[in-house]
Amino acid sequence: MTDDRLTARAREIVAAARELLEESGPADLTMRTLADRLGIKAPSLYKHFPDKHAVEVELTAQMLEEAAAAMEAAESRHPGSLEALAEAYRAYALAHPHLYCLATERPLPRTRLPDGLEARAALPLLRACGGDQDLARATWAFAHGMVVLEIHGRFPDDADLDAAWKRGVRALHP
Amino acid sequence: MTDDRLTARAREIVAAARELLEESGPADLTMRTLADRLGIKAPSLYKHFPDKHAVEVELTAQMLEEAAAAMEAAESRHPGSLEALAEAYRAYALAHPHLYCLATERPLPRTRLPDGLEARAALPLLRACGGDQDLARATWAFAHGMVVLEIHGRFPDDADLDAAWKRGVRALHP
DNA sequence: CGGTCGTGGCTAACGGCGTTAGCCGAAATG
DNA sequence: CATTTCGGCTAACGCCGTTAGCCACGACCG
Repeated sequence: MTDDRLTARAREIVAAARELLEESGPADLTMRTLADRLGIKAPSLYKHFPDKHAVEVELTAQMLEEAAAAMEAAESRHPGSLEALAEAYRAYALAHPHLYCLATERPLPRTRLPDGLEARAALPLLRACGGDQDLARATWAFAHGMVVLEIHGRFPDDADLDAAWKRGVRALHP
Repeated sequence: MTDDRLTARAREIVAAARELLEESGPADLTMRTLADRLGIKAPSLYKHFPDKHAVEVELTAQMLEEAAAAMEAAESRHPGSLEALAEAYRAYALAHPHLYCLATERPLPRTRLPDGLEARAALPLLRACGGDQDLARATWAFAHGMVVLEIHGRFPDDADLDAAWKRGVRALHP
């Protein structure tokens, strides 16, 4: 069951888009460079996607799905450990910084995402917070903030981010 | 002393850019619309700034300066209160969402910012954290995460964000 | 077996973007 | 009065996303 929401060709296009994004960043993900990588011309892409944004939505869905899987894996290795979840979240985001930002720095295209994906991604953290939604949201905000501030070079160069992560996790989950 | 880093005309341009950004968002902040608003043609802007990014850097500096002022005001009204700082941070960011994102969602152009501005913006929070840098950074990440997730509509529509803020502040500053 | 039609390429082109080159009038400066 | 500097201008370049319209091929049906 290989994502029947998309044709095989559409999946190839998304895969190429992802390579381009992760290798070279969002500025180099253009319809022309994407087509080049596939050996076709830019207008042909519109036979498979209505516009560029639709391709980005698929990348967003991939990121959400993989992040959810990473969190679930961390949870099953260390049940109930918020520290393990935080580590997994940080590791995934920093391993795919461009993808993480693309998926994160714009409104969530909820109606175009697979059903239940958003909820699935949020579940492990909610469980680790004992069902406390407010705490889960605060913790998510902390983790997201740490990741994007780090990706964008917002912390001082000599900042000890491991220590800040530990301090935040400790405060949020005593 | 009205910012001698810029000529009077350059300041007018930045002011127009800010209006445009706050009214219509980043997509409508183009060199052509900016020139239009000033009654000139786009190429004339390059007599005052080397490129568009330089204008954005000035907007970033404005945002940093105003956010620092807002935090300092909150601190002087409620010395030592992390809750008051958090409230001020949130209120400022949500009052200027486009400006906040523009200034925040890219690397900090440190060398082109006024000396000491970055440190000044960080100081009130650091003081409220009793000098604990790790806690201050974790708290900043929490606040930034809450703000950008809210701006980008990432939380469920029915999420109680006031409660999540309170819960986070309480956990980080018991 | 032959016609029809959908699929997935193509070229040409449009309008908008940031930006550059080069011109020019007016104001300030010697 | 001469000269330089300042701040406008037009024209144009090479990108961008996107559209229109054409065509080759393979599948499918009578």
